[in-house]
Amino acid sequence: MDYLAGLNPQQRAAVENTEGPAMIVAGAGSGKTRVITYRVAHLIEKGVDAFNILVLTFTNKASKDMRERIMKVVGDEAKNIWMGTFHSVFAKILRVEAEKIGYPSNFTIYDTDDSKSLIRAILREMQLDDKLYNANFVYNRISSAKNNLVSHTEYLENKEIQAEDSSNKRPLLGVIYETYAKRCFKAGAMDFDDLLFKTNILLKNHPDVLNKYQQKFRYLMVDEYQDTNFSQYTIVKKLAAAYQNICVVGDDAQSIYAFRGANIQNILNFERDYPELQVYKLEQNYRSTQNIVEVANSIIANNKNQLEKNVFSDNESGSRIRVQRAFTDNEEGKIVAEAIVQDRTSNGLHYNDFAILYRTNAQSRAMEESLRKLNIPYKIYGGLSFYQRKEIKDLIAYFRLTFNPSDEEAIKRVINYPKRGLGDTTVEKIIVAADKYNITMWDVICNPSQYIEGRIAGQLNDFALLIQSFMAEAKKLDAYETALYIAQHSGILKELHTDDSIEGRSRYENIQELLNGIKEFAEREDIEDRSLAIFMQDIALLTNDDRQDDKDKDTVSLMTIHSSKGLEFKNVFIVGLEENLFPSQMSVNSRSDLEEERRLFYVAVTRAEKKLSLSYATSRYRWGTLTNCEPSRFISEINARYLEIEVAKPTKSLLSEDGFNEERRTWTQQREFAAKPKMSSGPAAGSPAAPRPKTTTMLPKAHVPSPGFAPDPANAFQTGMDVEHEKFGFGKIVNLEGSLPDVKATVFFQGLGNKQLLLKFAKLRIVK
DNA sequence: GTGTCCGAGTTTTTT
DNA sequence: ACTCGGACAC
Repeated sequence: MDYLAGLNPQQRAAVENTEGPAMIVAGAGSGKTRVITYRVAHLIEKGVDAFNILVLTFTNKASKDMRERIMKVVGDEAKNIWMGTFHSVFAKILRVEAEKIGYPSNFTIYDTDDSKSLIRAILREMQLDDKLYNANFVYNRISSAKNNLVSHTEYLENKEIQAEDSSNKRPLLGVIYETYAKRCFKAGAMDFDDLLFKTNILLKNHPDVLNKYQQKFRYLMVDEYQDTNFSQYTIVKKLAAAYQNICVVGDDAQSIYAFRGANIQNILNFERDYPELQVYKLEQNYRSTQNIVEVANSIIANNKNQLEKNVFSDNESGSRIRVQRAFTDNEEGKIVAEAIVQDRTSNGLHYNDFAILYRTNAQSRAMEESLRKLNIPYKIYGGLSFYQRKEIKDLIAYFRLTFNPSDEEAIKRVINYPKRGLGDTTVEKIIVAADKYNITMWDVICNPSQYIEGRIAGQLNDFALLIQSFMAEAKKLDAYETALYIAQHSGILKELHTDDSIEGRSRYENIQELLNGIKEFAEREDIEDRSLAIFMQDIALLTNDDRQDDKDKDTVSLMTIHSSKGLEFKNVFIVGLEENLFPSQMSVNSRSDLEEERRLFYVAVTRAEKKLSLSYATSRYRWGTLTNCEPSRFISEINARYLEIEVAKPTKSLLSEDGFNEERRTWTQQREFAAKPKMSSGPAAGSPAAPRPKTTTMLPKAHVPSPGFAPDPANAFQTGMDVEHEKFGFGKIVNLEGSLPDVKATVFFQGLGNKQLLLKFAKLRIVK
């Protein structure tokens, strides 16, 4: 049991005490994952059957990582542990027990797009104002009802809810919820929230089933417990009721998913649920320098509601936190990219020691551009998953239909793709007929002449025959052969093949990739049932989890802060620290939302091991237009003695040969510096990061042309080029009109706005 | 039924 | 800037 040797006393106690309820409050970087893995390993070493252990996580990645780490201690026995995300574990159980709650075991899992599309259809059918009843809003409302275990019946019967909806002028939400739930049921489909909601129903209405799983899962562990919602909380509580061997691990300071129903009270109140609870606090941070840990502590101290703990580090104190200011989002990218090049060479680091974290995915673009310019290899995590691409979803919809022809969303998706003359009107008719006779859309399609008049019956018949042929082939062929058959005979492959554009080709390649993936699956020896139906089952739950291919690649990581949770990097850049971006605009009006943003910032800061850099821009493109930004309040919340502002350093810019960027940056920094000479220490009020009047940066400036300024000829310009004007300074060509030699250019100049210039007269130079 | 144009909403995060 | 859905014309 040498794995116990490397643990500190608290960690060791948490690992060794395996019986009864336990809560591990694990500060950031305190070896939480280590403790969980060793605890599970310890259980197995002690003789607990791996089949009796259930470990619940929030992401596929977390469970995969954990299983691998446990495998290293106990070997292949780790494969028998039930371990996965809440959604995947209970989807698995629901498939086994489906008929008990009236579902087919091959039920479809609707992803968010499917759900919203169905809601949209219902809103249309009910002829509701889609502004008042916005599909997103309705979806969130239904989602939060489910996550709080409020069924549509309870929703409609609950006076308070009804009163609230009425006063919000949306009295029909309950009816929509009911219709939505019934339509999902009829389609043999569950949405994400149903996977937990229906599990609750199952466990509540079927004591025998509950008992079975209580006996099966004698030891439960829940990672990231602070992120559980009520629905998840109830499942865990029920399953643990018999043996009470429940161990939850979490950090209230890292709760960042309240927006999707996570309830921080679950961890704060855990003590009340289990009076005999053992609490282990892991407070020593092994990951980061003292400076970083103290900064993190000073941030989170601004929040009111939290468990008491004192995270500390025995590591070196480390360098101070660098705060950098840029003029634009692009310049911010440039600063970060240059810093990476410099840090890498001067400190002998690898690219994968670096991460760039941002609040929103949209921010990745500016970063990417700068990294590409300096030939820095990078990888973006998150964003649109492979399985969310249109072409993939189209093909998968055919698969879905093959195994579950009731799947309404799948029908709507492919009935007229590729085009086969079955448009909106026909779909409308099918839905009306299905509703009238209380049958599924598929039933109508199979007997079109019985329900729908007109010539369209013939085409519908063809479509039905097509899908039926898929069903027949699926019975005979293996997963790959079935998939290929469907791709070919549905017409999708042909449709994409004829599209010769770059995007078209890439779509074709994506289909190939999916087919290859299925082929690999069909050849796996470790699974018994390798049918396409099995491959399909949890596809909606997959995200971009192709990380292991790239593990050995040396690249800078770009991701949202949310997806960075649980990861660590030597050198972290947190970008876009601006009001209304981080904290997000949606959060600034309520204390609890703002506290969640602050916890998010805490998570971001604690990803860093050695070095942390913060940056913000004073203007950035948002929704296509340039907007002014103020530095985030979060910067001024940090005690300024930990901070270090980058002042004018006349180093040569790696990006500009002409020195323009350098020059401009120096200019403002000198101004700033002159105005506030002593800014590297002192209280927060004097912090250089404190918001300052916008006018400081927006003063119109008399432009001095770059050294050697020479105008370029009128025929040299193109839209999008960065240019320098003799008087107006630097700008970007937003439009060109007219023909030579009378080409008129619209140029956007920083601080001046758009100017119309006749190129044959204007003294304009292209900035390379 | 299909194609095109226009306007709205989007950029908070994920299973 | 971008995408998506709806309205309208053919």
